[in-house]
Amino acid sequence: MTENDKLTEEKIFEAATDVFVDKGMDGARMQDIAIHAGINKALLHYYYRTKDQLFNAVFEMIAGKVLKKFAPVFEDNLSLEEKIRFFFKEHIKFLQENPKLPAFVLNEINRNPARIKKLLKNVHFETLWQKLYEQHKSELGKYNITEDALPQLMVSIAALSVFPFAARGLIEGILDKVGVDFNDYIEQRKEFAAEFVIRAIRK
Amino acid sequence: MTENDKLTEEKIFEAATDVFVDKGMDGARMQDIAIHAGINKALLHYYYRTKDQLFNAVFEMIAGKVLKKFAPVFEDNLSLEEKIRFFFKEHIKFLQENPKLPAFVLNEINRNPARIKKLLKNVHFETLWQKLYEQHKSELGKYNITEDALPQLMVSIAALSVFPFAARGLIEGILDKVGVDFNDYIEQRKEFAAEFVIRAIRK
DNA sequence: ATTCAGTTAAACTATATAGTTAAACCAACA
DNA sequence: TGTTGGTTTAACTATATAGTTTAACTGAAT
Repeated sequence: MTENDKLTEEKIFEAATDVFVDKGMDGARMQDIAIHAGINKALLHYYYRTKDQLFNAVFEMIAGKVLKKFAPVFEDNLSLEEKIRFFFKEHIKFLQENPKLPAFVLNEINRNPARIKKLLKNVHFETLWQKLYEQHKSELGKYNITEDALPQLMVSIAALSVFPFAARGLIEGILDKVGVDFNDYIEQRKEFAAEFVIRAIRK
Repeated sequence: MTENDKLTEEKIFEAATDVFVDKGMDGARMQDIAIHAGINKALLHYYYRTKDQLFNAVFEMIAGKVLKKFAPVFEDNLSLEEKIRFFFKEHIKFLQENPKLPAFVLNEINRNPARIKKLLKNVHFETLWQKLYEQHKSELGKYNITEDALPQLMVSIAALSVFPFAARGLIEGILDKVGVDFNDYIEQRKEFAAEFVIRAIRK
């Protein structure tokens, strides 16, 4: 029973994830989620009393997953250039497997910016920043980055990786017209983005 | 009467623009639009029979406006480096004045990718691409771009400009925690992004 | 065998919303 | 002065949706 129980809860959670990611909070329907989970509405409400509750559970899981993917950047194991190459390779790979997450997360955050505060509460950026700066202090002389410009650099790196997925509808539309396949384009991007950034910061 | 007529239609259109951009198609309410326009629902439906009609009118106007802002890139008046500097300065300035447009446009396109096809139908990217390549053919030797990599470069440039606005909720949340003001950050970005790209493509 | 939790089906409530309608109002204008 | 079209008010219809309720069913545990 308890196992069955968990199975159902998981089924619901997965179905809800699919539907919310696809349609957004406003566009998603509880009935639709129930059908996707292979159950009925009554049981859905039996597990998650309200749509808000269910959405919050899903959103926190996904946003957490997405944000965690930036963690390796702050680990101290690689040189700056290696780190950049590693990041784009792994991060874009993650997005290839989960192409709809960026648009979903960004949209829901913009729709309700208060959500993000809860998620960032336990992240100490000052410390991370500092850590990153210390790690590469000796290398930084080689590069064209001041500590001051770190936020610009970080956002730029994120942008190069995430934007093609966040703007997928548009980009796919354009690539179609010039006969380029989106997946091929993304595959290429892993290396292009890495080299692009490395060139940009080199003195 | 006809003038008054136009005034009302404009009022409606502006109110609808505000509300749709803010809440998205799914989140917007006709009642809310009517109130914003200073009229009532009956009159709103008198001018635009359905929500879909009104939304399409608004969306096409905005998406057109947003896409048109990329046009200067294809004009033949500046060197490549000058163009890049000009683009970021002007494009980010436009986004400062219309900070919510990127998130709105990208989200609605992702929610309904068919929309974009209509907008791109009359744009001949092959020609534009070719044109751009011809314009800077003689310069290109200096830079690290093959014709093949142009789509990567263009998307990267767009990403660096647009992403901070598309992901504003998140980025503002992070910047807050490290004591940086979003507007200051954006102001800085005009130059940072331009130099970043120019360095990235230089041999 | 009884109990109990998970589950279903189906009807139900309550509410929000898109869109309609009809009657009246009013300013221009012919 | 009477007509007309933009406008309001307010009530209305129709529908979609979140969430509830109730009765019945099922399979496992005690």
